[in-house]
Amino acid sequence: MVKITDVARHAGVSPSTVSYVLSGKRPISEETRQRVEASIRELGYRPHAGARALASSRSNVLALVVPLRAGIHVPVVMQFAVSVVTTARRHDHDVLLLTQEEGEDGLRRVADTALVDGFVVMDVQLDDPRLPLLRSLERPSVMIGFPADAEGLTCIDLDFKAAGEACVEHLARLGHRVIALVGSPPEVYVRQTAFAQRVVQGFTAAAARGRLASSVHPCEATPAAAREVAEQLVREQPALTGVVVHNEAVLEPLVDAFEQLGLRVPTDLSVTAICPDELAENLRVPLTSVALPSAEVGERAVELLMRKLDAKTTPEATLLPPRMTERASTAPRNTP
Amino acid sequence: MVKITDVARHAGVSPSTVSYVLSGKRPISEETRQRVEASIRELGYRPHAGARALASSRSNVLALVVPLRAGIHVPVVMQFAVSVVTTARRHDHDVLLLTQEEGEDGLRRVADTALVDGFVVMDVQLDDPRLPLLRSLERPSVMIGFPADAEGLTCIDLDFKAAGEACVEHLARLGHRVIALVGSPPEVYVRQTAFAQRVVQGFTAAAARGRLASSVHPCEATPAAAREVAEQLVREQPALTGVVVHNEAVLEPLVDAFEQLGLRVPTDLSVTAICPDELAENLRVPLTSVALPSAEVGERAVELLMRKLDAKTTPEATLLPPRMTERASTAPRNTP
DNA sequence: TTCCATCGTCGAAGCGCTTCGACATAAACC
DNA sequence: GGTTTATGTCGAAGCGCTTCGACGATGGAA
Repeated sequence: MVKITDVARHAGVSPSTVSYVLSGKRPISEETRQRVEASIRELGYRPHAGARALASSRSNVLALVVPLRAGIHVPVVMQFAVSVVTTARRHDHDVLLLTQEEGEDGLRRVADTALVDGFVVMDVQLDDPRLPLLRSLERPSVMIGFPADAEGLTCIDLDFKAAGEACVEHLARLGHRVIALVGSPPEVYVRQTAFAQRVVQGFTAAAARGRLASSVHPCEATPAAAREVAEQLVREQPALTGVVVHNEAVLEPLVDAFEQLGLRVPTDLSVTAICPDELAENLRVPLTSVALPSAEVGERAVELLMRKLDAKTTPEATLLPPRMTERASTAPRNTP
Repeated sequence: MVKITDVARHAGVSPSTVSYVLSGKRPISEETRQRVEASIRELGYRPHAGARALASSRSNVLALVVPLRAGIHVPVVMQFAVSVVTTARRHDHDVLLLTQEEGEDGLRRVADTALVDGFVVMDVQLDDPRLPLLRSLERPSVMIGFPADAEGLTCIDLDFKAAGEACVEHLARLGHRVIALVGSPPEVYVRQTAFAQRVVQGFTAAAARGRLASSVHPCEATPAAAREVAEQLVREQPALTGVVVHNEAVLEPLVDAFEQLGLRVPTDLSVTAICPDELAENLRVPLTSVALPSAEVGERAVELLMRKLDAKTTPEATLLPPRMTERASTAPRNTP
């Protein structure tokens, strides 16, 4: 293993000079820098992560806490994780993977052992049990999602309320007067995850403002459940012409069910979704949708964390504005 | 921060004694151990990961390299990752997440900086460019999947060939004489991923042995492609009564397409799949399938890696035997 | 009883890096 | 021209832990 003293000797400088070349924390003459950098390349030197962490009390590793519960759309988690890793690398950090399962002990452990410098926590619940711990930890963290009390925490997420509103407003603009929201599985609401409720809030508020008739229907993540909801809607709300779907797993089966029940999309029924663009694009009927920007959220989350690590000022709350893309699933209300 | 000297003072012993209590590398009297452990608990001591890594040249972190390409079923990757993390924790290790994107440089970096002790590499290709590097690295690694030349590497995977055979044999046993394999997207074959080809090999070999008429059909991971394949099969192979599907994304659409084309499953057509149990169970028609045991593979992979880290002997190749579960999608051939 | 092995503990030497203060030297000021 | 100030580099002191050799105490073998 080649170490800093080897580089120093090879370049004819002291180890501290090599260190300063690497960190840029003190001015180094152009000439010396060149020489040191050449030696580093030539010897293939890589600073020992442990030694660096010990001396600098910075590990350059951050923890990503991923959820692993039912009712969470896995590809979104994965996309998110990838974007966190990619962004972290741009900032010269690596990512340690923690599962929800490890819980608070896991967080405390990696914090106390100085294994990580900070946390990115996904799937934060309204009343998340980890919040007091995260507040008390000496290491910074960024949450994806908003708990009930975000005081003193840095949170970021899509503005789900605005997303719900955007969908309703889009439908209203097209002339639809009776609309429904097909939501996430009931357990998502029970578990007090904020984002699902925010969509409902936005949906309901915008419908009220626009004087639209509206109803909300949680839906299990199975084709059968989708079919059932579709049947119920057709049966109970014959005047329905607009639907907002906030449930990745049932997009396709729901549209299929409606069509099999005689409602053509978008001729008879306009459908908008809140889901990853990738999903909306690749359905049989490409859906008009508000994007779930997992990659962007991941990137921004890491950047917020980096700011905190650099002791720069950081906004406590970041709500990403919804971005809606019109596709083939919405059309003006068909008034025969 | 409480350190080992604090614990030592508190317990009235030397730091080295505390260290030996923690590591068990030297005998310590029961009495002393008790006292030290009490002090550790009382002070809430946690050894500093960096210091430990520096002194012991073991970071107790292993790297998990995940794929992020098209044609890979994301939930499987995720399940796998979770099982790797969980198993690693049981062995007192943490997991660093690397993406394929970082490539060989990433591997070399975390190895050279001593950030990780070893690697678990997913999605190994037949002629994977990372193999020479992994062979030359001083840190052990375990691959998920089998490259063309596995000499000197530790590999583990489901025995896909046997899985293909098992599906064919199951269909043959039920009296089916004309069968087809609906495979992974073409890019999976082009990219020389071994597992997809192994399924084809097993399928073809077993069909030949059993004197079944058989054909193979790669299929894109979209409902439209599934429908196309179904139509083609119905058109070109009217005698077809058995299908093996090795493509998670098209299971449901494929079965739907067959039924819409007038083939009832399992009455007219028996379908078996190679996919995660969870998927097979939750379809409209639960599928008879060979399980893709991601959790088990992950667990075994980590355990292999741990053995290598402990310099214990390790098998080079581990092929998990296929496990088939009969569900509602297969039945004896209907001979009118 | 003597000798040797084992047990249990300690002290000290590092592991490879960062960082602080010190010290030249060169540039800038009145 | 002398005093500051900035620039560029060095040496040494740790960061918190593990590990090695040493050493007294104990116990069994001879």
